Amino acid sequence: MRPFGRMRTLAWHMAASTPAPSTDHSLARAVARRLQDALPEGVLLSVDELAELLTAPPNPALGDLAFPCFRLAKALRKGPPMIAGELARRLAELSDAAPIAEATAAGPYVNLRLDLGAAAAIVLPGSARGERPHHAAGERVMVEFSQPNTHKAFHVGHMRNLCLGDAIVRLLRADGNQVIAANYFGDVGAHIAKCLWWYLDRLSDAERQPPASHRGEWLGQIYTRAHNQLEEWQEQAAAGDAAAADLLAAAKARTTAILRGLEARDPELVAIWDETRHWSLADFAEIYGWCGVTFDHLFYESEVDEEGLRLVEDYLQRGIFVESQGAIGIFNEEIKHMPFFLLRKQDGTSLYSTKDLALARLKFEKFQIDRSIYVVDVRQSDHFRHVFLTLKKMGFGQAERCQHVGYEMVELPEGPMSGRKGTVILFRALREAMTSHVVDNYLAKFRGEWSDAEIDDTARMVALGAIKYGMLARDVQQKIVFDMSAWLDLEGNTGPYLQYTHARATSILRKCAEVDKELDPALLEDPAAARAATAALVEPQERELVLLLDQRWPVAHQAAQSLRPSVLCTYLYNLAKAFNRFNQACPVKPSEGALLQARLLLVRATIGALAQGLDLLGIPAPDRM
RNA sequence: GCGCGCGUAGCUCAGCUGGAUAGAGCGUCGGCCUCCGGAGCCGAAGGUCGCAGGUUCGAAUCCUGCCGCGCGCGCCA
Repeated sequence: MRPFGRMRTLAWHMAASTPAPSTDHSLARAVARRLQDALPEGVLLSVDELAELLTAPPNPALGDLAFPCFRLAKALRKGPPMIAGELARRLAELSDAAPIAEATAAGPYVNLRLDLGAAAAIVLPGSARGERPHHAAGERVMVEFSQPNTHKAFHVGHMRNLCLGDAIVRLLRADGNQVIAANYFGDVGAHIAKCLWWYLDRLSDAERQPPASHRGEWLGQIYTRAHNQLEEWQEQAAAGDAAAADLLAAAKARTTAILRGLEARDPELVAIWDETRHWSLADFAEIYGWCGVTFDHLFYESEVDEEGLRLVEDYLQRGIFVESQGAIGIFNEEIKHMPFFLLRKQDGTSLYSTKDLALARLKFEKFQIDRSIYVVDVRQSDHFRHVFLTLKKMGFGQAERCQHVGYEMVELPEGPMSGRKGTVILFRALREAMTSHVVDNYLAKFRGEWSDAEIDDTARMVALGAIKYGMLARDVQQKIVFDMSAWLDLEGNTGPYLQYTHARATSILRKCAEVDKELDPALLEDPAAARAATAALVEPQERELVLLLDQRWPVAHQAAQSLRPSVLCTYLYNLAKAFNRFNQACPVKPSEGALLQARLLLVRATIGALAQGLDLLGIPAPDRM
């Protein structure tokens, strides 16, 4: 259940038997070790527990780290302020307190001032090397995301799911898990029948010719027209329009016939279905490529459809499922407000739920996963509660480790996107607007200096950064209001701000190299060399940056554990801000000697942390932009 | 009606496994390029953390009730 805790205990034992604090890359743990040395008798807290208790004081003037003593109060039967006073005293008496320079009790807290040089030597080399934490073998986990329907267009709403799912995959991998990124295409169902009805019956031969590119999108338009027409007839019929009622009835008969034809494997219909379906899949593949998202496995609804029905029949025989009003389902009384979970329609055909059972079994048995994550919008919370409960009653123990990541919707300032009102913003429109905006406003000045290919590639990276960060920075519980003009504003808390900071930092190293000021590689490998150089760091901006850099992996771990990429977004934004403050206050290139080396190391460490952090979000980090 | 979620600065949001003086972006106003890239930096103004109780040494954070908004609620996906 908590593999990470086990890993960290292990790491602690190893570190404890190897007295080399300068090679320990976590500042918090280096400090925690000193705290443990100074702790009064009778307190049983591990280095890791102590490290986790450390927080930042509200005001940097108070100290670099703060240790709250509330947790010790019960064990010691004393008030936190008294404990803080004692602890501060004992820390001052330690023969070697490094990297702690000063400990002062302030009410229930012990505020710790660190030796900046010592702290920097602990934190920076690992970050500059791009080091990743070691992990014990993690779990085998599948993350299912994206799941677009074929025959429909891919719009900005789909983007949130894609960005979230991809980031979760990356975070879980970095956290030591073996992750299978899975997609699940909706290539069967009523929407297909509606689309094919219009395509086959309502288009002239000339109109039926698909365009050379974006055929999936073209198909999506056909679907929308069909859908809207049916809705219109429905309303007119409800209002008493007999002609509309006839048209509606005829259309419904036709879509039902198409559906039945497909189920019966009518060769002609299947051929059309397969051809059109591939138009959509090709569009999706192109989008995933542009976004830098890859999948390890692709599922299709069409492959679990029949199996789902077999499962329903099987579990009906076993008495797990029941018949109700001619349909089949299961009563999950745990969900009081809607206990019945429908699994097979009266007409004997399958539903979304039917297929989810078969899909889950496939995941469990063929892919042998320990844990299963579904990234699907929050409206389907009840559905997944039912799915997981049902799987458990079917005897799948893995149901305990199934998890729905429900995220809120992407809406427009005017309200939800509506295909009917024609207010859907296609992903391609966003991508193109963003890309040309980036070129026109920021990259045009490099025309001639940079190759056209580099400009195009950079524009893609920045546009992608803006879109992905916009989708990820907001908590999953919050709705995203998509306003194109606001999204095109790339200043402030945005993806391009992070990318820009990375590019600026990289540029500093480039400019320094031009005047033969380069980082001595020994600083990355030799703790003593690093320590000698970092002693030159004294500025508050340098201090802030070092302290923040120490947080990179704990934050990534927290984001992974809570399946919330937004946590990492917030951290990276604060890191970038700290770097820009440093950059404003502390010139690197004009520096000399130890200070130059220490600042080069600090810049390299920031580049490492930003590049890795952005990578965990699936955002590229250009070297210049 | 029942269920889930949201409500923090003019707007959009962090902070929510309880802890020190509630933070940021945008917008407004005012500053900063002799210096490594102004997609940047600094400053100012701006808040009864929806309301009312409760738990606690301590509540934006936990509990209860209410108000407002959104979403979901058997034969769609």
